[in-house]
Amino acid sequence: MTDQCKRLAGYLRERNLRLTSERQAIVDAISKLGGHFDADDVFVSLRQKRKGVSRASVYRTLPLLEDCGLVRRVFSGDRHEHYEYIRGQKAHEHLVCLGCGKVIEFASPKLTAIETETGRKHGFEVVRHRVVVEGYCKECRARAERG
Amino acid sequence: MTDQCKRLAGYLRERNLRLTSERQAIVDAISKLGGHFDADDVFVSLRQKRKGVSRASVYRTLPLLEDCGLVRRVFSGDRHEHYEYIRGQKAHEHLVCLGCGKVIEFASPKLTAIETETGRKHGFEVVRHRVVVEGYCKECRARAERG
DNA sequence: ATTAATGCAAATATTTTGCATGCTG
DNA sequence: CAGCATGCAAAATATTTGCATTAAT
Repeated sequence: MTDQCKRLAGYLRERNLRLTSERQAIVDAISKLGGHFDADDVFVSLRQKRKGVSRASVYRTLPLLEDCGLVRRVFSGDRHEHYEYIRGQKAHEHLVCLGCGKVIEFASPKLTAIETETGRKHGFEVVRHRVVVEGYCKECRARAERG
Repeated sequence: MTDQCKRLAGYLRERNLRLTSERQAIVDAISKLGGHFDADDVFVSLRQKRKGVSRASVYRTLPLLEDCGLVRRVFSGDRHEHYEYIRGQKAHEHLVCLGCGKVIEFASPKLTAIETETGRKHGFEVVRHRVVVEGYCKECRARAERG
């Protein structure tokens, strides 16, 4: 069993929930999808396997994975939810180009520190944060200037 | 004409778009709604007036208002878009309680500086940023501990 | 055995779009 | 008076839910 599935298994056991083959398949699919994905990406990538998983189960599972820290929800600049797989990497945020949609990740130790501190100041126990910086990338600005 | 409508008017004129009574009504409604709202709030608040505005027009107008800086999209973790009216106040971010949904705003001059600088580093012209810090508020944590 | 989880399909919810008509500039 | 914007209703998109059935513990 992969490490990710073990993590999910532990989470489920604590809550008397069940580690089904579907949930494991979803975790595996997500770890293969890598970076960013949405519910439909997961559904599609599983559909081609011998045993697909229904959309309903994908939607029902993602919140569990978020809860146990295997994925996190990222920017909703779009009209639907996006997630990203967490490989235990450092916290990072997203720079999104309003022109071409390109996404650049950047590390942000300072940001994290400020947010945690701010949370504490207001009596919050901070669980996570989401940051999106929107703007125009070099290429798009150049294109705009050329007309 | 209100200041907000003037702002919209200028934006529209530059682009050869038209300042309709519907667009003005939407701006006025939003400035009355104040803080946070979604498309439906705008639609409902206008429906009770002599001259309502269709949902389609509300949806078509909100992006314009975002573009000209009268509102900004905030994320709420919810499944639909939320906006907030901008009264020319300083940039501020949101602390959202995962337990009760409460939203607390906090100012963040340092955050803003870091983000602008980061954008520049990557060749981005930063237009705006959105930050949500999620966690559990004092009350919700107390409630959880009591059982 | 118990009861959580699944698949399916229908239901919701939200936003977008085509088209005929109205109104702004 | 050209053509952008509107309202309407239908379509598209995204997600949730009821229920009978399957399967994990």
